Amino acid sequence: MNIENTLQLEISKAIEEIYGVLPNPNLVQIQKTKREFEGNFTLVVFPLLKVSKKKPEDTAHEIGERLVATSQIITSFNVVKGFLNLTLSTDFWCGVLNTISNTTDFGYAKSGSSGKTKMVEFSSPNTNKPLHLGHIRNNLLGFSVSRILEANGHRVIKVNLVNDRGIHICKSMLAWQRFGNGETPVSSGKKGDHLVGDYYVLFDKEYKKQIAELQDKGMSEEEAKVKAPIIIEAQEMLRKWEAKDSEIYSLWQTMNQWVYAGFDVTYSALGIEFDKVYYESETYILGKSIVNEGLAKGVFAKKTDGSVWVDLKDDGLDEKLLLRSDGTSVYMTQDIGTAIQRFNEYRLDDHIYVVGNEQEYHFNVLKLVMSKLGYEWSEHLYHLSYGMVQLPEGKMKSREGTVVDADELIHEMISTAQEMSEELGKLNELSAEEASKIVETIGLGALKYFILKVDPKKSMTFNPKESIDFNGNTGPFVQYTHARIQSILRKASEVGIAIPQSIEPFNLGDKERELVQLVSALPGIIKQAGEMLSPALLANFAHDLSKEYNQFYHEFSILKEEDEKVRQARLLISHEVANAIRISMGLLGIDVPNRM
RNA sequence: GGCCCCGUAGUUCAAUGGAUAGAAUAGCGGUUUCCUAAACCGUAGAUCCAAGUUCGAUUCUUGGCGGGGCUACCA
Repeated sequence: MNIENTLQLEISKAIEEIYGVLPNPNLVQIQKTKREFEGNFTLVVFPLLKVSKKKPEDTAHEIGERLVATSQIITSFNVVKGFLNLTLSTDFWCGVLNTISNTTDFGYAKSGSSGKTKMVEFSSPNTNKPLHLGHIRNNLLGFSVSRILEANGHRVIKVNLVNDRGIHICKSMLAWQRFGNGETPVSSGKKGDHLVGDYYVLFDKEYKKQIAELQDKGMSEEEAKVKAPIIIEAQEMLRKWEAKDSEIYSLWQTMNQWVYAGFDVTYSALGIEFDKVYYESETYILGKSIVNEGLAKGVFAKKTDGSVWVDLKDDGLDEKLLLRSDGTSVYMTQDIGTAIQRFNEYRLDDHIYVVGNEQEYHFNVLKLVMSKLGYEWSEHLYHLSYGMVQLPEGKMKSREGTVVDADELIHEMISTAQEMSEELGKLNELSAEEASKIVETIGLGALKYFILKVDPKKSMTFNPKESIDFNGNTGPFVQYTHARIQSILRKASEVGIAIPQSIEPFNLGDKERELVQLVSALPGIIKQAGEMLSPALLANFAHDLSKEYNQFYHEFSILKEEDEKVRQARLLISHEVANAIRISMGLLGIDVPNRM
């Protein structure tokens, strides 16, 4: 059941009857009627003037009159300029409400019904430092998009490709060897990823110091950066690692384990999980054989020093390195290899990479290379390119310590939720366990909503000084609306009023109809969010619906309504609004409490 | 320099080419003998500039101006 489609058909039919031409469907533009006009849906008639060959107002009137005469569901219309506003019967809206109420998993496509398998790669952290706000955006987006795709009937595989090797990890390892005195997460009480991150910062400090010293001795900055003893040592360590030197290898394993334990805590706090975790140390070899394939096909070219390149100048890009002159692989080599492996192994229909927009170039190249190699699925590689999270002063930089740490932020959000709840006296009747669960839900809800309500492709600003709001267009606002409805439903059952499964047709009020109409739009929103890979649409939906419900709540009584028919309808509407809130927030990875 | 993205109230965000550009927050003024005031109501406030396409442009095109990113034998 899709109301817009039904209307589209009826309108097209009416137009054919009046003007003798069946209009192209994209000329029949239906939208929700704006608040200030009377009606439920609006037909924009301008595009139809070619067919009617009449003035906008006349066309609108003709179509409106025909619709009212022939349609079962359209009861009246009005015309404002070129806009035909249609009002649907309250019986129809009651029917919509009943259908929603009796649909299991309302809004969801049947699980697996699309027959498509989509892989979503996200998170992809480095193991040399803890997660920060940028990672939070990545994780929340990846997780939410995965859920949305599942709700659209796709099979989704969530994967994390951990960058567990490379010079940056060696930097942390080296600093730990030199300055660590055997410190461990247990001995220091620090979370493993933070411990390792601290040594990464230490390395950088020492590195900078050595550069400065060399410059004092008259060396240029460029040269000093290359010749500082500590960086040379780090590079030596990487060579040893690649040669599987046992001491280095086991240190690497130990420190990575610390980091993973730390990441697990953060992921679990965010409510995020993966179906599969890949490690670069295991995948970085992949793709090398493809290079030979590309050379044979003449897609790639070898330079005299032995390095392999692909020339993309004809495609508006540059030359890109695929294999170093010493035969070792680079980032691109690996992504080529893993893509092929994954498409083969899982028979993917789509592969979505949730990666910041700073890597747009990389993914353009990847797609082009795959296409040149003749993989027809190259069109099905998507880069969900999201904007950076910026601070008021600009970009976050780990090495300079200007990052907003993920764990700290999560902790802060929860403790703010705690303070506010106490201040408002919300937790008085609850057990400590219940209270802490609710406080956590609210704190995380505020954080997740704050991030996800913004269009992914836009960069966003986070001001640490102005803490994330709990009032207004926020997660807690939506959560509160849900809790409020649950409270009513609880009270109803306490006094023995059952929530009806369906209602008898009656004359719905404007606010009631509006709520039904909003809820009925949810399946379409889920579909659109899936197509656009945009959780923000669901956040907006949840907010609009909550706003509308709160107005309704203030204006009308529900339990105290004396007309039983009306009371039943309002209860059912409330129930379905709560349900729609729970579903839309759930797709954002946000829980909604039953009381707060 | 080249390429890509972005510019909307003081601030943070909305608006498949459609009506009088929506919210939130901050500001000002209100609402609690009544189902949760983390709520509700009122008030004031914005499309960077200039051309073009269109019945109609925040949206599309071009040119400016401003911000960010990429342009590594790093990942």
